[in-house]
Amino acid sequence: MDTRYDHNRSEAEIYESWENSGFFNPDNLSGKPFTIIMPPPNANGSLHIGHALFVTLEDIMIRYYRMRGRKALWLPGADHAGFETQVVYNKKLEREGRSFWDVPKKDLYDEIKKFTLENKQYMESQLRKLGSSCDWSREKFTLDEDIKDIVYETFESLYKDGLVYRAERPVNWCVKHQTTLSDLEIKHEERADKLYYVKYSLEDGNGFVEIATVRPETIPADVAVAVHPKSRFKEFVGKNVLNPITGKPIPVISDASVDPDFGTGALKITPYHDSADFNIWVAHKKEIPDLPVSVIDRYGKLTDEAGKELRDLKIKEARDKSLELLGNKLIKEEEYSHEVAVCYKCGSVIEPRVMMQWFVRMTDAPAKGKSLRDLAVNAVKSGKIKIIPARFGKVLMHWLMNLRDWNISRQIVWGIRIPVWYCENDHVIISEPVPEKCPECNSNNFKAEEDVFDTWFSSGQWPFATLMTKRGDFQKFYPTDVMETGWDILPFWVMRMIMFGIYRTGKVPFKTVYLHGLVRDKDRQKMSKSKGNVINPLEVAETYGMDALRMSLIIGNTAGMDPIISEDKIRGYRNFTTKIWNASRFVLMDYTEPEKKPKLSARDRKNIRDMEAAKNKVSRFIEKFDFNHAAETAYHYFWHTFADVVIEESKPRLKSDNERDAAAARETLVTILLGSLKMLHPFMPFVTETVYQELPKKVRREKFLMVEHWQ
RNA sequence: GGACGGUUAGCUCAGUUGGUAGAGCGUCUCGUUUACACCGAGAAGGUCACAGGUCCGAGUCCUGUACCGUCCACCA
Repeated sequence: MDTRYDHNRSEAEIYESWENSGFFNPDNLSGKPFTIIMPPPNANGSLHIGHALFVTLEDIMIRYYRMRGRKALWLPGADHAGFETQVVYNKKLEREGRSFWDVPKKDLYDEIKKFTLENKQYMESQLRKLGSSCDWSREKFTLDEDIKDIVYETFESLYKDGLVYRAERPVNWCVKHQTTLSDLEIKHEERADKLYYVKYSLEDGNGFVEIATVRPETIPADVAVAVHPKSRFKEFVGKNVLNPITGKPIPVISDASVDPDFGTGALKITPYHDSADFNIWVAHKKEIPDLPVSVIDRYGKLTDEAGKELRDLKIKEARDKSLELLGNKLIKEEEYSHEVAVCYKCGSVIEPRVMMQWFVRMTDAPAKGKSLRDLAVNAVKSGKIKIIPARFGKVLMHWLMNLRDWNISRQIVWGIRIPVWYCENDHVIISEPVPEKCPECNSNNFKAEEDVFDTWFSSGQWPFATLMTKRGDFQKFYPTDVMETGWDILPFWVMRMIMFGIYRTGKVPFKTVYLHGLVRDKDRQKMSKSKGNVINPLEVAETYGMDALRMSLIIGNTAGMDPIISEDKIRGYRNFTTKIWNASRFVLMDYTEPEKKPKLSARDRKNIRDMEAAKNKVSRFIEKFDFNHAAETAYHYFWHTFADVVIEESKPRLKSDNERDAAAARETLVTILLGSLKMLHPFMPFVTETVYQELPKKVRREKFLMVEHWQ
């Protein structure tokens, strides 16, 4: 054995031999299946420390259960990550001095595809470096044709069941990215604005209603004024007031959702630029003669409907101009701090717009069966899905109870096109590619739906979609055992996988959800490129070894907690790697295979039992998803029992003239070493496998430690 | 405005049915022996945020308070 362990050389070699062995593929294993579907990383950049964390957690489980004699499947994948990737690519073009909007759509798609596939390949090489013992032969990409076909089927089935519908409704529009976003993709930020108090005079000249607004530029789109039934303006209900900018009469209506204590207790109703207003408008359509109009276009500019004074102005300019137009109808303005919806990516203010979009119905089931929400609620409540840590079960419930219908249409190029065609008579045909003729009117003149799916609509189907693409896999591996992912995507992904999984297959997609946290630096800061505190997992692994990095991500971390990681910590586990190497080297230094099995002393037998006890403890911890204590137990046993005590005590015996006793000592050491390597292998696969390959053939039962039997 | 989490040794964190406080790193002292100084032996260091309560007994359960953090939210 070399005096020093060269992790850089060893890791690459070992991984290659594992991969070539075929044991990553469960078809070459026997036993009861154990399945994890890997959360497919976004193929739009390189892997960060968070990926290293999830890979380590999942690899620990897979390696452990593989050694326990299970048919272990870890199915890897990559996500095209529609909007996310488009944003990344947009920035890349900006850096290159090109404009995203000048590239023709078709070319853009091809460019992003090329970019994504390159990244995907790079990412796969990084996953290998991390030690992922996943089955590459089953790797899936979210844009694979067979995956897309399953996504289309789900969409069609949802449509037939009335769980997907198309409607003109208020949606979140990002002016910068030129697309709608789901409610989950917007954040709320505190902004300092002004609250303007505006006088809406009664048509009959007898008084006025005072209204507070932050958006005077939308006044031309007002269709009514709403007051609380008990407000001081209640006597005006049924009368008309004059729009203070256009002069048009609009009715005063009464609605209980107006807060009598906020502002003036009266609200202007601008249905196309505020979703609350839209709901009030829907409820009071009969009392409101005017149809709503849009006065702000997709670029955030005022439209013709806003009148010639405001037309073509940007929102901010239009705001100033509208104040000018209000003249003495502007009573006062006050400083006002409030929460504004912004795009989670670029931070620009989300413009509520009313658009024709596709929605998934979440909370009721018009046709048959249970709502998507209820499917998920029942699975969680009944315990068919266990969530670790348990408190996230409550968080998930909270999400489920507050669901609204989900807008799945995106006006971006990078994604799976919604497989819908509209014939000239406006019939909807779900098909891909284009149908021959409309089944309802036989027309063969179609207009394609141009929007693509929200990425989460397709990735929400990942567990069953991936397994349905290979014959026999679904029956064998579904439901999967564990879904291991970050708590930050609980509502985006986990919740939807549960709903779609049960909807499509009648079974939960996974039995346990294990949620990890966000990796932070030693000052508890989120890692980001702009803060310069990013730890590149591949770089630190080159310095300290992947085993050290893996240990530092696991130890001192519990489910759902944000792990803290620093270079000091990684260095500490590098020292442990060295310790494993040197202790092993010592044990194997003078090891000679005994001609007959030496008789072990009572003390020897006890030492071996202690090792077995530690190994059993590791098993129990892993099975309880307590990886922290599992790793700590193995670490502590190896260093402070095996190395510090057992090896030290053996030294005089090894030196002594009593050859029988020396042989017993050697035998004990090598037995304990093998057991120790096993219990450390899930956590530190590289160094343990490297040492295993140095063990004498008679001691080894298998070609690889990876497939040694745990016991 | 709601919800959730945290507060334990200088630092980062464990503490699984309530039973006299644990680990790693750091600090200090000593030590070079058949692996390893990326080492060994040993030591110091905590009124478990605060205030009540339940209990024979509370870091652990209950109530409240403070501070820190996170998430959600159509009060214009």
